[in-house]
Amino acid sequence: MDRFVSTFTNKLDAKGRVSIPAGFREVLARDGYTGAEARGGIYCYPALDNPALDAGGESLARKIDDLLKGLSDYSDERDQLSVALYGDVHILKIDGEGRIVLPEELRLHAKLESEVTFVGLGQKFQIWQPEAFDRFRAEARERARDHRRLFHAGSRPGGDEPGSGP
Amino acid sequence: MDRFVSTFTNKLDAKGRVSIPAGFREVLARDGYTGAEARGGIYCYPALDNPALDAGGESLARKIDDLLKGLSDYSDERDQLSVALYGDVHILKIDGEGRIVLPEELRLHAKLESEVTFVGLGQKFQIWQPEAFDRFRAEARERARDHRRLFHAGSRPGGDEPGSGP
DNA sequence: TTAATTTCCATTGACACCCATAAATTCCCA
DNA sequence: TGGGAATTTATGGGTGTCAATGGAAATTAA
Repeated sequence: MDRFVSTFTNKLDAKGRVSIPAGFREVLARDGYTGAEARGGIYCYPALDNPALDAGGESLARKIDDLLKGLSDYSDERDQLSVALYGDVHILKIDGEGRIVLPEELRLHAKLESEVTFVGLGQKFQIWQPEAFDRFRAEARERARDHRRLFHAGSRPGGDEPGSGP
Repeated sequence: MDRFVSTFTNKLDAKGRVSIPAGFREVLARDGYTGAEARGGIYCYPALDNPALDAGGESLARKIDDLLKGLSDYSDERDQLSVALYGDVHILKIDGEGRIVLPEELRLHAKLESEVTFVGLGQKFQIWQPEAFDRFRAEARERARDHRRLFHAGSRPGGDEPGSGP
């Protein structure tokens, strides 16, 4: 496996710890390389548009670097963007049992309580409060359905095929 | 870790001392490097555009040099920039407990009182008065949102994957 | 001496690390 | 192919260590 897929829901204990799904750990070990999750740790920060957290390994960090490379040094604009991109990042270390500790700032942003769901998005993954994610997913499906309808409209006047689409 | 990331808020005591976040010290040790944080010290100077302090290790100093090299010798612009960038630089030594002393000139520029927040910007970090930083960060997030919209506009009509981020 | 640093020590509280348990999955061999 | 044995995951809890902080002692400056 080389990308984050599927969703898993795990418990958040009293210390703010939560197990990272085993499959995700594998991807991280490969990505953040140095053979292990030991080195860099996980990059995790509040998602800009949702009550969720974005997370990933080294490749995600490099992506942020690339974004900033385009801006001239010592510009106010660069400082601002750096604050938004780097300033909110937390480096989460994975303990011996494959868990991370979610700092309060991150827990608050995503309104995390006793359970959290991990959502694989390919190159990165997200962490949601379970019910919030259910709502988000339902909404996303709605939109995907509408989308498909638009695509098929005109080609097949009779409507949709039975079952489901892409 | 090889870049300054995240934000931390520490106390400034009566003697003007403040602990540098452990993670930042690691980066400095690696960067500055002469093996340890002992020799070079930290480069710290008032930020040009904000009531904050810019700080970093050897690589930051070299970056300033490179910037000045680009300008022709004996130009007025070079002199002015040299003064602006070098003139207010303080070299701060890290004591046995990982703390620095912030000189009055720097404290005044950033209006620092009992607490200061360290914010990582990749190759350097900044020191802010906490409330001032909160305001700056809110602004920075706004801008980042706009920025991202510009990047993604046109690339994928349907929008991004769920969530957000770089 | 007095004032202002810098170095040293002491406390505390968070967190990284260790061990233990239970459930689930994979493996293996009859 | 089925049933158990051996791993692996997920989770809970205890504990030692280190970072952050406050203050005293020692050094230097004025």
